Amino acid sequence: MSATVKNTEKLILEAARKVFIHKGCAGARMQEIADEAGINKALLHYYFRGKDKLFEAVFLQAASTFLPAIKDVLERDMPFNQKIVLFVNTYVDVLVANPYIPAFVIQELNNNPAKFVGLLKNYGLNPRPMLLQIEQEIALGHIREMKADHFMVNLLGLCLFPFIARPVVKGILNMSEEKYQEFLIERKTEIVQFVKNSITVS
Amino acid sequence: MSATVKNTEKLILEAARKVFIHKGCAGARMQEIADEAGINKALLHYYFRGKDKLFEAVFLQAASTFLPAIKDVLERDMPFNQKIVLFVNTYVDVLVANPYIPAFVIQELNNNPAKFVGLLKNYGLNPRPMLLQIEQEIALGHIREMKADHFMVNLLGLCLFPFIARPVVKGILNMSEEKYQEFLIERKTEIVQFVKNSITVS
DNA sequence: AAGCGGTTTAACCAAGTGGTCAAATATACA
DNA sequence: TGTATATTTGACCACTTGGTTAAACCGCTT
Repeated sequence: MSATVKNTEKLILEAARKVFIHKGCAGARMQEIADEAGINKALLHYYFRGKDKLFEAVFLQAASTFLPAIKDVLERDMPFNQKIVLFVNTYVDVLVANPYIPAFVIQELNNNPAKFVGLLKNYGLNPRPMLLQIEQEIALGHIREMKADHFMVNLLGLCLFPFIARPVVKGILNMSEEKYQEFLIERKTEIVQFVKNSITVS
Repeated sequence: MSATVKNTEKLILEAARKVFIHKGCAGARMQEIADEAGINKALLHYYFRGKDKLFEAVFLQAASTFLPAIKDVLERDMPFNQKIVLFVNTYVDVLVANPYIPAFVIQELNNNPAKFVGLLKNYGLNPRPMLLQIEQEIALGHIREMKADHFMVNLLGLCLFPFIARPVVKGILNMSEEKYQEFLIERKTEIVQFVKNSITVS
């Protein structure tokens, strides 16, 4: 209200995101989204054509906030050591800044696996360059012998898991929200260390 | 029908599980569950009191198939090297045998974080013993210096991630269902190798 | 065959759902 | 100012939802 010009469309997207995240698409109610945005329900249909379209809009907006950074990292040509650092830092930073994304994606993934994978491929996201680089490094003897695809999945799992399973990990380790935030930041160096130790040839 | 005595209750649970898994609790329809089980909708209310209760029954049944094994591993007193192997093998084996669990848990996690964490703690699942063991091993100089909780999360992430994000990983790596199954089995040795390399003191 | 408990069914219901629409209001422009 | 255009609203609707209920069905004992 105050300083920001009231942009109804963005208002709706934000409200919809909030509701969709912890209710899911099926669990969310158009009325609840409208209430959250402080507007009339019919406006949702005025700006977006309906629930499905609104969900898709929210989802695409979410995707567009993290895909570019991810794509960039996967394709960037740089020394492997530095690339790992960049990879880890990018993933963790993006997710710390947008903590709602993982739950959102995983949710969509259950209901519509093919769609999301299609989106990724369609966007041009492709792990080939990095997989090749890993194999090269192995061939050159720079890093330990290992299967490239497993290494890739390891890296992803180390970065993403604490975000996906945030509530469990936080709960099990008995951490406050602030503590967990710190923990996630810490992980950047911790993961890099862990991975580097693991791949260094002895 | 044929050999098995028709046990309606189990029939319902199985049908409900199928539907709940890829529709979520909110997205699932009682009618669809009834159809899937080949029975009348009212029977669902006869055996279970309603949708919520039915979902809870399915969820608890799922939990009871993996919690015992996990709890056992966390508490088992054995040499650290062997424990890592057991840890990884247990998690991966349980999930290969029950591939529907991760999606189910993650789904429930979004809608009701506190409940699941409560269930875990209430069940007596507690990472303390293993965390302590890790710290001891470090103190004894058996493994590299590192933060125990990060190590724990690393281990979990390496094991669980490819199951949670199954469709993405499978899609991105362009694997068939059978190939991915093999990939998951492979991971048992791959993860153990990865972790051991990482923690071994140089 | 009659009676009885547990099981299964079809028909039904109230509440809530996404979606529509004409009217009201704000906004820009002449 | 007046008027056309875009935005916003309340009231409404057709339909689906989870849930209920009375009656039918089954397998049993007497």
